[in-house]
Amino acid sequence: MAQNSGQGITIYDVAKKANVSISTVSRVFNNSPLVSSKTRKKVQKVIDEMGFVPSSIARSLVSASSKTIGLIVSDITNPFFADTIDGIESVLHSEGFSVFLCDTRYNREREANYINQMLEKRVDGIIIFSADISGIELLTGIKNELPIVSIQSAFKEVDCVNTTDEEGAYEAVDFLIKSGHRKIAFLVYDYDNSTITNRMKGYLRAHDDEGIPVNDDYIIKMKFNPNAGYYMAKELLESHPEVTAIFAYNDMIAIGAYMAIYQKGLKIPDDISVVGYDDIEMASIISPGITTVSQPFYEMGRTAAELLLKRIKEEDRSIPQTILLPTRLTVRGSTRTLTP
Amino acid sequence: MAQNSGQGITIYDVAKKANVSISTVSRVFNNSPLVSSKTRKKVQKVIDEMGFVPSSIARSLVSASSKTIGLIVSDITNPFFADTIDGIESVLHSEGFSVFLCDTRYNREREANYINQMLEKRVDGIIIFSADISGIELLTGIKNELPIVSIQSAFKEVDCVNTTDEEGAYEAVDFLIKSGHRKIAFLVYDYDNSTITNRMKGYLRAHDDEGIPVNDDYIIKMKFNPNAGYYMAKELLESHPEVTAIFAYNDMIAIGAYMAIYQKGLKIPDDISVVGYDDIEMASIISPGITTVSQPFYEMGRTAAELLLKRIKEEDRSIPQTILLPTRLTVRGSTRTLTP
DNA sequence: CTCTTTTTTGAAAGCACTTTCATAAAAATA
DNA sequence: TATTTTTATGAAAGTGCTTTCAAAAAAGAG
Repeated sequence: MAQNSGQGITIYDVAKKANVSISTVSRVFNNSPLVSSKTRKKVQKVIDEMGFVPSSIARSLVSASSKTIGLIVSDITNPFFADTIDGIESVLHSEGFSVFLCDTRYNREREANYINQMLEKRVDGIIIFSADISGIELLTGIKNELPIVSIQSAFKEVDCVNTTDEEGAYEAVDFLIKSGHRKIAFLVYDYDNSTITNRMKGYLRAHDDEGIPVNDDYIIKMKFNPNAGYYMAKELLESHPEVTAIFAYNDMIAIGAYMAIYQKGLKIPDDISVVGYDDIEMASIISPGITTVSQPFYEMGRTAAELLLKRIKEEDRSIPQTILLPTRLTVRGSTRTLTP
Repeated sequence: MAQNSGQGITIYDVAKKANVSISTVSRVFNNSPLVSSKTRKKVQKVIDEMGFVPSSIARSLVSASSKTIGLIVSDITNPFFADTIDGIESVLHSEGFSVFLCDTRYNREREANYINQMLEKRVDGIIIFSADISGIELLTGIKNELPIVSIQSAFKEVDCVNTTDEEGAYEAVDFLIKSGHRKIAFLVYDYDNSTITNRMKGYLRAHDDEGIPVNDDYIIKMKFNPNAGYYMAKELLESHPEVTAIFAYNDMIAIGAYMAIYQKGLKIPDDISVVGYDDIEMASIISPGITTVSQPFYEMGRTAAELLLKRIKEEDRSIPQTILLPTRLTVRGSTRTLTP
């Protein structure tokens, strides 16, 4: 028989051809030890010949587990997203789970709709990445029924995997201060979430600890857009050319700042130092490499998936926990020591 | 009763509570006209009260259709990907289909694994976006069983949705030539697929038609990496400073070129003109805006989804067709007319 | 107020599997 | 060789729904 997609071929067809019962066929592709090796070989041969692929739909129905988890993100094209999903999948896959991926594009209607789809698909759990409040609100109603893990947002209602945002920002700004910088700008999205709040705290505390006053004019905010960094840096360079260093909320902003700085004819780090956050791939590729706070994206994914799996398997519904993963300052060519 | 996730509640529970048969419950949430409005109201009330969500698993099993299509992409973080998936979903969603999204990250093992998952999940069809050969090879074996549509790659075995790559490149380069440019570089990935081949053809033919000899040194190739544009432009500016215009294979490369040009202290378009391809969001945001070949990404998604749905519904297994979508040159600030 | 016709409802079979429980076959023991 | 124990196999029930078909209820016709 020619190999085909296996669509339409059932366990009955295989059983009939192999001259065994469907129970035996089921046991074969489930690797049950309750089959003699002789029978196993015979059945496997028929399975291969017919190109039989067991229907996960039927399997899910009887096992009452879809072996699928839902993954909700607000923007798939986020550069670090891929690493995190890699981490999530590496864990899930080894346990035979697959991922139903949903990109809400910051759209509430889509989000609600996706969550409904997940419910219908009977996902075994949900991971939400960089959720804003609405996501959690929507999910809160179903919380006690379905394990949920949130990455990079602090909600006490569900398990969270976060990084040490305040410390990361503190370390970055402290590094600049210790390098002699005193006029340090902070370029950040004009948005309200725990990540932004925490990095802001780090920026302020670093100044505080070193006894350096913060100039509010150096904190530039702009609503999220893909080139916000460019605009914020442009504004800053025009209004406050005395600034010697920029701390960007993330690497995308830092890259935007590069553009503005170069366009103005200035050099990095000679004229101005730049520090980013995230350590996306581009940060090491670009020239000069961005000094940045490295986040363990892959690890975040792994940790979230492991946490979720634990909840799913152990039916553990105890109080939500938060896991904090450390960041690390990676120094590259975009910063220099200021000798007065 | 408190609202909950609906997990665990079955059609039987609803039927019992509403004092009707399960057939009636089924009819209610399937919007069948075979229910009196009185009964419908009564049942719907119970459904809402109990928070019942019908299991798509059970529904798929009996309807022999998962109402799901698989979407295979090689890199989720591709900026234009989001628009295309938007287009795909806009069509699919209105027909009640959902999308099982797979990012192969250019990894064959993952790809094979995902395809197997799709087979198990009994997807009703597959859309592959920017596939390389291996994808098609893997799918060819199952082709006659499962509708497949490929976006942005030419394969005669399956339905394709492509854009006029050669014409797009031709138009872009012709525009530069007509603007007085003679020394036009082409920055492109060192990779072999139909898109690259076609844009190269357009670049060459534009020169040909205008009687301008092509200088092979102006064609810079580099293996794919996120900042290839920067490196290629840097190399070009050093070895061939006489070049007056750059035609970039895509906008990401163009943006990389911007960086190299700025870093060198040159101005766009005063010292050098830049043309991109794709018209990603960043192209209009960046300064100066990139003159680029706009691709109808949303339309590509819509078209592919419609084609697939047609195949699925009509059981139409006639010979594969290719749909060509037009591109359009969008002129922005990155190019200027050269007056000799 | 009957008898048809139409509308609404429910019983039951089926979808492709897993799993339990009973039984048959094989192996081990007496 | 007979008996017990172990291992391998199959029959059947169950998973949550859809859909067909028959029956009951309602509506319309005479």
